[in-house]
Amino acid sequence: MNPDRKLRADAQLNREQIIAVAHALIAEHGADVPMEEVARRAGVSIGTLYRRFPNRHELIRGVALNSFHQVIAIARTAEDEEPDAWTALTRFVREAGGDLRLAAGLAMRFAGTWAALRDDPENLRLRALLLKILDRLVRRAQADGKVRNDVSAADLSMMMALLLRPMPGLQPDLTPAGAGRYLALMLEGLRARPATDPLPAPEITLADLR
Amino acid sequence: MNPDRKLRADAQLNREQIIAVAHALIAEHGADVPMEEVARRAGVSIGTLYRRFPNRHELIRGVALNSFHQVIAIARTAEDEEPDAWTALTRFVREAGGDLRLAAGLAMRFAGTWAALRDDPENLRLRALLLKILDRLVRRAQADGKVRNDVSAADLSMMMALLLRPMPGLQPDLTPAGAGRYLALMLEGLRARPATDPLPAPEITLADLR
Amino acid sequence: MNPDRKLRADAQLNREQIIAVAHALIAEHGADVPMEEVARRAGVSIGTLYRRFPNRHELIRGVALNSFHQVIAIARTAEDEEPDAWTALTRFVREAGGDLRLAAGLAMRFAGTWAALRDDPENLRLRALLLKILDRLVRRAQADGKVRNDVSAADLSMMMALLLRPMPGLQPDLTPAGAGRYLALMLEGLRARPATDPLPAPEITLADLR
Amino acid sequence: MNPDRKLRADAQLNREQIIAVAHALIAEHGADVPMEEVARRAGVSIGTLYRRFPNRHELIRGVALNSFHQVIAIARTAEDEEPDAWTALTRFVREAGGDLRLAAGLAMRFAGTWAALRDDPENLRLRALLLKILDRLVRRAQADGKVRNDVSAADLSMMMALLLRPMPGLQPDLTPAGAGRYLALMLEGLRARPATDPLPAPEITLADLR
DNA sequence: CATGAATGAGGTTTCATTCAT
DNA sequence: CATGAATGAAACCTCATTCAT
Repeated sequence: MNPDRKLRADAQLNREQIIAVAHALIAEHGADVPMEEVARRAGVSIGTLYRRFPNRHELIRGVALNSFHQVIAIARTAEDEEPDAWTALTRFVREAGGDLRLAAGLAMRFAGTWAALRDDPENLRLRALLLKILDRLVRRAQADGKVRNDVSAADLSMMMALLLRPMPGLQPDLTPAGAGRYLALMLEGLRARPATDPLPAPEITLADLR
Repeated sequence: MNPDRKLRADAQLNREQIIAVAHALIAEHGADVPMEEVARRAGVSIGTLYRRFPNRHELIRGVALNSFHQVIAIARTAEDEEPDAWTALTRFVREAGGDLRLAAGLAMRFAGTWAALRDDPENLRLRALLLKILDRLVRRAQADGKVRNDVSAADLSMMMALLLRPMPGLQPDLTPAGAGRYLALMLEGLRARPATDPLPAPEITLADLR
Repeated sequence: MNPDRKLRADAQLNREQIIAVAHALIAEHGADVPMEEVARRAGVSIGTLYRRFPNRHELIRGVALNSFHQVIAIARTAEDEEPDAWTALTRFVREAGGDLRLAAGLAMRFAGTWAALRDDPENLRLRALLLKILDRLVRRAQADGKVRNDVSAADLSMMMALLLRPMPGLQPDLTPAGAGRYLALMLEGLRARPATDPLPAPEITLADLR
Repeated sequence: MNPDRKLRADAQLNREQIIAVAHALIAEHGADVPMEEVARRAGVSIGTLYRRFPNRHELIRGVALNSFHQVIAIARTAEDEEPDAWTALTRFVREAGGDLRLAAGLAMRFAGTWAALRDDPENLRLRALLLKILDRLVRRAQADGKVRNDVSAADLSMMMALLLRPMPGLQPDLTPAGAGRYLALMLEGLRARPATDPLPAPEITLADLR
C-alpha cells in the first residue's frame, strides 16, 4: 500500500544493482539501451527489472534521481569543508566529474533531456537544490574576484553537462581522464582576468534552465 | 557502374535534400532517426532513399563527409585570410560552430562515434586533413604566446565536438547562442596565462584520436 | 491431504471473498482478468490466491461451480413451490437472471466455454442436474399448452446464457434492467400460440449441449 | 498524402483478406486474438498487417466498419424490396444474422463494446444510419399491428447483438443454425398479441444506445 | 500459512531493408 | 528510376506461475 515501504533485503540489492548497471550502460550507449541488456547485466530477469521499474521512463528516472542525490552530496560537502569558494567550486567539479564517473553529467543531462523528466516534481526539486548551492558558490567566488562576473551557475552546470559525455574517438577508458582535463580547462575559462573580451551570446541564467 | 558517375540533375537534388534533412534530424534527435522519417521529410519515398544510400551507415557517412568538407573549407579560409594564428583560430571556432549550425560538431563527432566510420578511409583522410590545419594554427599561436603550451589541436577539436550539441533543458532556439557562448569560454580557457595550474590529466594528442 | 478437509475459518472467508470478486470481475471484463487484479480486489496477496486456486483454470472452475449451485437451488425452489409449470419457469428465469446478477449466465456459459471445463465431471454432473429440472418444467408446460412444442430446455438455457451478458453500448448499471426486459421478451417468444411459423433451424436438444 | 488514396491492387487484396480473417477469428475467439495469428492465417507477415492497421484498435475498427457497411446494405435492400414492414424486418434479421455469419452481431457489438470505438465518428455515423432504417421499419410494423408497441429498434438491435455470439457448448458449426433459430424466437417475442403482460424493465430507446 | 519477489514465455509494436509494380 | 508494399528480426511490456522469506 505504502509506496515507499521498505523492500525486502534481496529486492533492495537487486534494485541497486539495476540502477548501477543502467547508469553505466546509459552513460556509454545512451538512453535507449535495450531493457533486456540492462536486466542481463544486472543478473536479473526481464520480469524483475519491470517489476522494479514499470517502464523505461521510471528506470531512467531512478538513475537520474540517484545520480542527483550523489552530486548534491558532493556539492554540500565541498561547500561545508572548503572555506574558500573557488576552492570549493574546483573541488566540486573535480569530484563530481571524476569520482562518480558521469554522475553529474547524467544527472544534469537527463534532468532536461528526457522531456517527461522535466516536469517530474522530485527532479525539479533536486535540480533547484543543486543550483542553489552552486549559485551561492559562484557568487561568493565572484565577490572574491576569482570568477568572471558575466557567468552564472547555469553556465557552469550546462558546460559540465556537455563536457561529461562519452568522448567520440577516444578509448572509453580514457574518457574519465579526458573529462577531468576538459573540466579543468573550463574552469580556467571561467576565471576572472584583468582584461577579457566580453562574452558574445546572451547571458544564460538560472531562469533559462527550463 | 562507375560509383562516381555524375547523377542526373534531379537525382543530385534528391541526394542533397536527403543529406540536408538527415543532418538536421540527426543533430536534433540523434543518429537513430527512422529512415522513413528522413525520407518523408526529404520529400522522397523510402525506396529512393535506399537507392541513394544503400543503408543507414552510408547515409551517416554521407552526412559526416559532407560536414567535414564544409568545416575544412572554413578552416582553410581562416588560415589563408588571417595572418594571425590566434585570430584564425577564433574565427574558425566561431564560423564552424555558428554559421554551419552543428556541422562541425557532427562531423567530428560522427567521425569517431560510429564505429564503422572510424575505419572509413575517406573519413580518416578528411580528419587528418582538418587536424593538420588546426595543428598548424595551434602551434603557431603557441609560438606567439597566445595559447597555453600544454594543449593540442586534439583538445580543441574534442571540446568543440562536446560543446556543439543540443543543450539539455534549453529552448532549442537558444542552442546556437549558447554554443557561441560556451565556445568563447572554451577559447578563454585555452589562452596562455602568466601563471596557471598545470592540467591534471594526460595530454591528449593527435595520436590518441583513434 | 484430504482435499475436502475443512478450511480454517479465515481461510474459508478468503476463499469466498476471492470467488465473489472473481465472479464480479469475470462478469464485467471477461474471463481473462489478471490474477493480480483478482487478488488485489479480494484483499489478499497473489500468493494466497494461488494457494487457494493453483491456477486460473481452478479459479474459474470454482466460480462456475459456485454459480451452478446457486442456480440449481433457484430451480429447485421454483419447481417445489410453484404448482404451475409455466409460473415456475418464469419465476426461475426472473430470479436466476435478476437476483443473482449474471450467475446463471456465467454458470451456463463457462460450463461450455472454457474447453477444459467441458470435461470436468462435477461440472457435467451439475449441468445435467439443472437441465433435468428445466426439462421437466418445459415438458410439463408444453403439456399444459403454455410452451410451444418445438423448443426444449436446451433452447431455454442457451438463450439465457446469451442474453445474460454485459450489454454493449448500455451504461453498465442499466444492464440488469435490460436483462430482465429481454428475458421477458424471450419468454413471450417461447409461448405456445394458436398459429405460428415453424422454427427454421434444426431443433437443439439436450444432447447437442456438448 | 491523401489517406484514402487507392491502394495498389495486391495491397487491396491483402487488406480484404486480413479483414476477412480477422472477422472470423474475432467472432470465434474474441477481440484478443494474437495479431500474429491473424497475420499467419491471412497469409501475410506480421509487418504487413501492421502496415495496413497500425495497431489492434485500427484492425478492429476496420472489421467493425466493414461489417456495418454490409449490414446497412442488407437493411436498405430489405426496406426497398419488401412493401410490408414486418416482412422487411424478418428478412433483415434472417439475412443479417445468417448469410453474413456474425456480421451484424459483430458490427453492433463492437460499435459499443470497444470503448474507443464508441467515439469514432465514422462508427457513430453508421450506427445512426442503421438505427434510423430499423426505426422506420419498426414503427411501420407497429402501425400495421404486427409488432408490440412497447419495443423499439434499440431493443431489436440489442437482442441481435446478444444473440449473435458464439454459442457456448455448441459445436461451432452449429452456431449459425442456432443463431437463426434464436433470432426467429426473438421475432416471435416481439410480435403484437391480443393480450400480453407488460414488459418489466424501463423501455430502452435509441437514446440509451450510448 | 501469508507475502510479495523472481522468472520467463508470449504478445505487441517498430523499423531497417528488400523487392514487386 | 521512383514508389510504396512486404518481410522479419528485435525491442517493449504483461502476466501466469513458482518460490524464497
